[in-house]
Amino acid sequence: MAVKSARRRTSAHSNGSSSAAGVRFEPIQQLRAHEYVAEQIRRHISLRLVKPGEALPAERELATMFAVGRPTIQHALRLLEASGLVEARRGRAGGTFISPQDQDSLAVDGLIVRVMRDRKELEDVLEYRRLLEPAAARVAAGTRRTADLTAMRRAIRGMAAATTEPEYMRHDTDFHIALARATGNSVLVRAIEDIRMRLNDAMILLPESDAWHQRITGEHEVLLEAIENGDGATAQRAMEEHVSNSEQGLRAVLTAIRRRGVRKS
Amino acid sequence: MAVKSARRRTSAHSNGSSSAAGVRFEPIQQLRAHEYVAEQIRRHISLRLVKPGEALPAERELATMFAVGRPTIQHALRLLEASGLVEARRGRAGGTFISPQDQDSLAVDGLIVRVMRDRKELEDVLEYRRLLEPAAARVAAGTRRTADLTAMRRAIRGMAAATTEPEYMRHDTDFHIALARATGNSVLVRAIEDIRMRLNDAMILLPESDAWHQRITGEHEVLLEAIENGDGATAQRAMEEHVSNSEQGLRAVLTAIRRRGVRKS
DNA sequence: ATAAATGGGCCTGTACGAGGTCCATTGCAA
DNA sequence: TTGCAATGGACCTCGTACAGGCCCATTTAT
Repeated sequence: MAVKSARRRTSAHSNGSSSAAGVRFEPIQQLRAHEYVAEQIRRHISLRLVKPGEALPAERELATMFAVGRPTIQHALRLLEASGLVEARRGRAGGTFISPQDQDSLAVDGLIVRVMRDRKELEDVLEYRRLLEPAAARVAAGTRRTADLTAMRRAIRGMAAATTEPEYMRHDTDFHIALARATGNSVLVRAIEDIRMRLNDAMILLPESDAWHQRITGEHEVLLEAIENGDGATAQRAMEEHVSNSEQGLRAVLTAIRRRGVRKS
Repeated sequence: MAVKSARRRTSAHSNGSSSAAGVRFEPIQQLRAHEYVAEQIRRHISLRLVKPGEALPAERELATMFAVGRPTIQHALRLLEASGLVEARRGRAGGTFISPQDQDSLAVDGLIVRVMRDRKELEDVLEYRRLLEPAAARVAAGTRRTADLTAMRRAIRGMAAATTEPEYMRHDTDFHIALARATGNSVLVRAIEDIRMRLNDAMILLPESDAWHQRITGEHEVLLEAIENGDGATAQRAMEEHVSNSEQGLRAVLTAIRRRGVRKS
């Protein structure tokens, strides 16, 4: 009874400081296995590493990948299902499918609210990105391996072949993550993944435009070429340009939203 | 067994490659409660937040602070006792006392093991820092407010007045965080806080040296001046220099460790 | 001496989660 | 059509970790 809740809450010290040293320790806070699993999967979904409509690996397989029991996976999936993120289908061709992302107008208004609420943080992330990603591109030019170039090329091809906006975004993200991986620096990879995640909401609001897409794809190609050539300086400059452009796009979205306010559908 | 959930250390790579989607997940790994507690206490001892000869809070008190049961605390303390880090004394004035002697060979040996285990991550963090902090310094030069300058100045004074190594380190950290705050960018602040935390273990291993301290303090002063003058380029260069220097120190520690290996005392 | 505070054990109930089994469902192949 | 295979869904059981008691042994202050 109440054992569990006591375990998770980060509550109340009520320190008496009776002991010799003024030593302070924080209550430990353990994520349960299914919470951790749910968090990981949620992250993959929000990064579009699994497309809406696609299925996650089978439960038994996930259990193996995470090295946990199947009930744990099921519990995690039930959490995601409750949030409407995934749907389970049984049968031979069954699986746990990513829900078609609430791309509909209803959800977009929710997005706008969220983006506006996090406006300051978004600005901060953009600045952080402006500082970090060009530098990472420079590093990548010196450390990339063939597999990295392949992954980046595949992402570019994916963007060119993309027919839907989320699909395009997913490959865009893939490109940046592949670039990050090319640095061989896992801390950078996590940082850039994090940036993409936080930018995700706002990027969905970007207007679709073939001209825009072609521009971005072109910039990616320049980046890829510089990195392939091991030309760090060019790669850095190209990334500065690229980041600056997409930042302008996002900023335009922000001011547009601001001007018109949040409308009900 | 003993798998619960992971909070630390998600090492990024290692493929699984199996299911329909190219989705990859990493096995989760969970610290047991007593391991976590032991780690925390060990850290406090390493940081000299409890000095040798002093006693830790009573077991029952620790149990309250960590929000765990007493057996867990006892288990953790038994681990530390086995490492010779602490000694337990019973009786009215009893307690768990920090072993007086060579913290430099016991606690530090534990540290060395940890630092070596996380060597790759440490290298990655250093690179990340090299990319990020100079850029942050440049930004700070353009955004700093008087309060930020005051905080940085106070940190420098604290370093000059520090009599113990951990105290010095604490003010060093304070300086970098104050600088990060001066950017007005909360994402940058979190990132730099994170860097300091991850570098902490390794920094403890830096040899104490007045010359070293004076050099660092001097570099901080140059940084402060450039930022006060709003001279971003100089601030960036100064930070590059500063980061590069401390990186050299850390690298020297790493190679020194590597050469001599981990010795028993 | 007595009392108080400490670490050292021990016992018990409980929650979590691994691993297995047995379904119900569904689509693919024979 | 008729299996059959692969899936999610539900359960059961066992082992482990751990909280929260309790009592004991030890030491010192009163």
